[in-house]
Parts: sequence; structure tokens; C-alpha cells
Amino acid sequence: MTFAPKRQRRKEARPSEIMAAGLKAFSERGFAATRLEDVAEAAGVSKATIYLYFDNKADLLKAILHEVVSPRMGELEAIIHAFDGSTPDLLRAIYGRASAVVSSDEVRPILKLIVSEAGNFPDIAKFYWTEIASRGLHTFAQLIERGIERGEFRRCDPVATAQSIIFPLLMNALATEVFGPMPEFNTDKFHPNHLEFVLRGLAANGET
Amino acid sequence: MTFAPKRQRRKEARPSEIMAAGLKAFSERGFAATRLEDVAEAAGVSKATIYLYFDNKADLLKAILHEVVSPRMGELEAIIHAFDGSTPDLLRAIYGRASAVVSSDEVRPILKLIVSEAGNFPDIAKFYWTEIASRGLHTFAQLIERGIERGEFRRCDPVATAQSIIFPLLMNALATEVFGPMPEFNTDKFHPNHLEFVLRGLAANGET
DNA sequence: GTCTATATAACGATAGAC
DNA sequence: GTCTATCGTTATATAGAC
Repeated sequence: MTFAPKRQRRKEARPSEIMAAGLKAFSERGFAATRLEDVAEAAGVSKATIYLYFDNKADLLKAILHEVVSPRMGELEAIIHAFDGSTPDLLRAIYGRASAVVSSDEVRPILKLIVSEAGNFPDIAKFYWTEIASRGLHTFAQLIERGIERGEFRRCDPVATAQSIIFPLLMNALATEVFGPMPEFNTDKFHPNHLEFVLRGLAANGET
Repeated sequence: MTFAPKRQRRKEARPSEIMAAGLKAFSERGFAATRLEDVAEAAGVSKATIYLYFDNKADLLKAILHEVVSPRMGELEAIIHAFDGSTPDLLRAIYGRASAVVSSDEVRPILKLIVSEAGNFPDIAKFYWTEIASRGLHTFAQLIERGIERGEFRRCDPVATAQSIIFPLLMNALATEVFGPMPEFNTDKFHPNHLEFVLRGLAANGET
């Protein structure tokens, strides 16, 4: 059996290990309540090592958000730009991805985290808003505009309608996180029903 | 100038004064962070007086929720049972009341409060779920069933669809509370757009 | 003077500092 | 890891209404 050396220089792996540990800790205990020492221990490094890669606690959380959530948003945007078919089909595709992301065990706790801690850490709220929330909202608004331009959706306010589409998704995940998995929130029932509801709400006059 | 006596016996007025002070404090600082002493001071009583009227801190919050939010839910239920006209018109009426309640300065902070603190105080989460959230959800589901039975709405899952209707309302208020009043959340634009979206999403085939 | 609403003061658990 | 301060909670004293 080989013994692990006391110190290992692994410049490449450290940040992601620290972020993984941070995500877990922040999700479970909240931002304010988790001590960087716990994160360090979980990541198998010393507290000082964290400061080597991140300026401070808030910067660590921002990096996690940027690493975990932002790429998912980028993925959605990429789908929109690459897609060639009808906008209802595009919406179906995007919705499937978005609902999977939002309900996932990594992202779901983040929603609660932001709601809970935003008041005490305004810069994190601001970061989340500009980098993720606002971006996602306008991505869906863009999709709606595409549908309107192609005559597939009726005229409406794209940003407001984007909220009608996304917010149930977010709230469903958030409620599951807050109240536990209640039968009312059953995603297998909820998501198809909501998607159908959305497509009908958007349909151009005379179409189904 | 007359000085207020050190003690005043006002058995009737105390509970509501304490609850008002509690609502303000809990909304501003959160449940865990507010000290009962601050509530007492704001209400003009001593800490022990609170215990005369409420079993403990959690019980005080429950009483506030029961006093502030539950009556509003009852009001919505009453409207449904009293209403005689078409279900779309009923939905318009209910939605107007519900959106006013949810966006109000008393209720909006409560949403954030529940999301933030439910994890650490499971009995409060449970109380809120059964007494308020679940109740509201099924009230809207009932309304949708009424529309389906009368042939005004298409067939759908009432509880799931109720989420599609209510959750944007809640999330819009919650987001306003978390990120501040952003132009995207402008309620004057959002609510009419969402209501129109909902009515089209529910419309029976062949109707607008 | 009696009854009880209310304040003062003490207790004990728990979290945060060092 | 220990010590201390804080805060929810409870016990006791007292003031006000009748």
C-alpha cells in the first residue's frame, strides 16, 4: 500500500475540487452559515489554499455559479441559434433541457440559496441576476420573438411571457426544495401539462 | 405632559400589536435572526408578555400567518362559491384579488421568509403548506374544474395547471423581493400579459 | 382585598469567540 | 476545546382594575 504524501501539488484539479465541496456545503447549510474551513476540509486542502484560487467567500460562490449554472444557460442559447425547425418544436426542445437543469440536484438548492441569502449579500444577488436570471429570461424572450416573427406565435410581450413560461418551472423546483417532494409537485405530471399549457397560450390565432 | 404608566392592562389589544410588530420584524430580519426582545420592544411590552398570548416564537409566526394570510385565502374561496357568471370572468376576478394580495407589502416578504427559513423550522414549513399554499393551489384547481365541467376550459390536470397559473405570480413577487424592483418585473405589464396567456392556455378547443 | 395582566429577573441551552 | 454572551423560555414579584 502506498501512502498519500502530506502535500500534493495539483494546480489543475484544486479549483474544481474546492468548488464541488463549496457547492455541496453552501447548498446544505446556506452561504452565511458555512465556514470556509469546512469547505477546505471537504476538499482536502487547507483554508489558505482556497484563498490561493479565490479572492474571498463570495468570490468562491460566484465562481461556482459561473461554473455550474452559466454553462447550462449557454447551452440553451446555443440550441436556439442552431435550431432550424418550427418554433414550437424548438420550445419543446429547450423546455426539456431547461426543466432537467432546474430540477437537478445541483441547481435546485441554488435557487433556494439565492433567495435566502440575496438580502444579506447584495453583490451575489446582482451577480446572479445579470449572469444567470436575466440572461435566461431574455433567452426565452428571444425564442418567443422568433415565433412571433415567423407567425407561429401570437403577438405578446416577450419578456413578460417568458416569465409565464419559466417561473412555474422555477417555483416548482423551489417548492420541492422548501416543502419536500409533495404529490402536487410530481414532475412527471407537471412538466407535460405545463408545456401543453404554454404552447396553447402562445399559439397564433386559428392554430392549436 | 402626562407620563405613560409603567404597566397598562390591555388584554384585547396586546395580541394584535404583538403580531404586527412580529410581522414587521420577521419580514425585515428573518425568523431566526429576530430576537423576541425586539418584537416586545416594538410592541411596547415586555418579553414575557409575548408568552402570555403565544406558546413560543414559532407559534407567534404561525399566528401571524393565520391572521394575515389565511383570511385572504378564505376571501378567494368565498368569491368562487358566490360567483354566478362564466368561469373566465371568475378567473379574471380571482386573479385580480390574488395578484394584489401576493404583491402586497405584507405578503411579499412572507414568501421570502418561508423559503429562507423553512429548512431550519420544519413545523413552520408544514403549517404554511397545509394552511396556505396547498389550500390556495386547490382553490385554483377547483376553479379550473368548474370551467372544464361547464365546457369553458379544455380538459387538463387541474392541480398541475393551477401551478402554471399561480407560480408566475408568486415568483414575480419573490423575484421583486430578492432582486429589487427590476424593469422586467413591472407588474402593470406582467399581470395583464399573464392573464391573457392563461386564458388562452385554458381555452376550450375552438374558442379564444 | 382579590384577581390577573404585566414587568423584572433568573435559568439553561447553544452558538460564537478566543 | 473551553469560555462567554446571547436569547428563548420560565418563575416570581408587583401594579392596576374592580
